Amino acid sequence: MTNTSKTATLICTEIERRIAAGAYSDGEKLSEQGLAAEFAVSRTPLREALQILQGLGHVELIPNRGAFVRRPSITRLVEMFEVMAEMEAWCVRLATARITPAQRLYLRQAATDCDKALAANNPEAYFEANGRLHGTIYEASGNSVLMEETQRMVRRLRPFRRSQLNLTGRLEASMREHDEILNAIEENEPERAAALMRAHINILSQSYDQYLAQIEGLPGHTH
Amino acid sequence: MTNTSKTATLICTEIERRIAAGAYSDGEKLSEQGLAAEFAVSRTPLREALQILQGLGHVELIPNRGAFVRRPSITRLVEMFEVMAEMEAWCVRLATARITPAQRLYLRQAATDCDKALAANNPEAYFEANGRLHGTIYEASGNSVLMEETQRMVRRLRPFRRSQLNLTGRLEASMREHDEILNAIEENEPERAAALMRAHINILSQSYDQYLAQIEGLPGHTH
DNA sequence: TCTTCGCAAGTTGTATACAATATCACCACA
DNA sequence: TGTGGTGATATTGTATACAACTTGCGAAGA
Repeated sequence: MTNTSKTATLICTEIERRIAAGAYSDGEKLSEQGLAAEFAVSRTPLREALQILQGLGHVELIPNRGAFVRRPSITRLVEMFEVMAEMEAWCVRLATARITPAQRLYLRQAATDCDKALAANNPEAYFEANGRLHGTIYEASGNSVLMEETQRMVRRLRPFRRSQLNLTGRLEASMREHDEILNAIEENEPERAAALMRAHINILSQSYDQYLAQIEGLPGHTH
Repeated sequence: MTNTSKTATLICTEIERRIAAGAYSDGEKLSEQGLAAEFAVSRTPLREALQILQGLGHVELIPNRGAFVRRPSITRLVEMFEVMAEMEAWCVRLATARITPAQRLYLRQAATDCDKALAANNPEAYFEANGRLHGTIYEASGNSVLMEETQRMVRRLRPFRRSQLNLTGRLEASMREHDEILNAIEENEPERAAALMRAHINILSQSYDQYLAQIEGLPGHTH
């Protein structure tokens, strides 16, 4: 994904944004010609973007028929969060046993940066540091395949995550959870770390309730 | 993947086969022009195949540079099996609680078909029935996202699975394991079912030792 | 001799033209 | 009235032409 051509990535992100925003109804057909004209590119890079979107599960490509949006239902989004929570829990369970001293430092640094960003009321910096913290845990799991799959899951959910979700309330609680997870890692308690992480992600998913309800109410949504 | 154009899928499968067979060394560059000529197609469908391969993690596409094969090391293949084993275990744990009577019947039917195929010494039929059995478990997990991700993992490992691995010895043991897993499901013991499944996949992975050693010995492999 | 700049060849990225396939309206016919 | 077939139209799939970029060689200069 990070290695894909610039144009296709941009188009892909924009279509993702639209799907998450509810601009398309579930099952709606995406016209190659129409989108190509809209983005002022030829069909070649547009088709590339559609293939990426298929890989992320956001559209379905049917041969000789075209691309059809797959807008996730509430059920499906919950399932995605469920899978991600379990993968993150698994990462941290392994990481607790395998983490290196250097990675321990990275983790604490990332946690500190989260803290600073929160104090500075800088959501962008917070999400960067938050991503770094979680990413370090994936890496510390010592299983690169698990790491990549977890990152892929994060990537899939990205368009559905609200960047501005209640900055004061939830983020502070989230930070305390980070600290507890890091403590569990340092105290070498893999099961506790995993349970805390699972709860951390699941609580996170609940913050999307409002959004989920909104998406469900949009027209054309069937499941 | 199943929804991709015929041509690209064929090319993709052939390149996968070659990577698994060790025809390319790790990091080797794949020439679009060369491969297009070889498969007697234009660069357009060939690039589509390369994008699919990137999605499966078998090549890395670097913008303006080209496609580079990512032949998995022993370590990486073990990691892939580890992830798959855990996902399958997770599926069966959920399936034990959620399976429907109809799915129970499908499972037993698939197990019977495995049995028949083994008796008839028909490996192709065995692998079909085996896939059906595992697929039904994914589906019975009740989490479609988990199901899709697990299937994707199976798909990724496919080119590295030997279709003919000792037909008499291992397959019979594999079948007994199937029966034990199905029993655990019907006796409503999710943890036992999960443990059995994890062992089932991990033992399976050990059958590839010979192959893994072979791949590792090939030239150009670095990690 | 080593470094750096610039040009040329080759490769990838994109646009466009053409071929193959699906869609849909219309008509013949029971 | 309903059903099945047929052709026009539109859309997708593929080939090809062109643009943009990378790479590697070689010359100029320190």
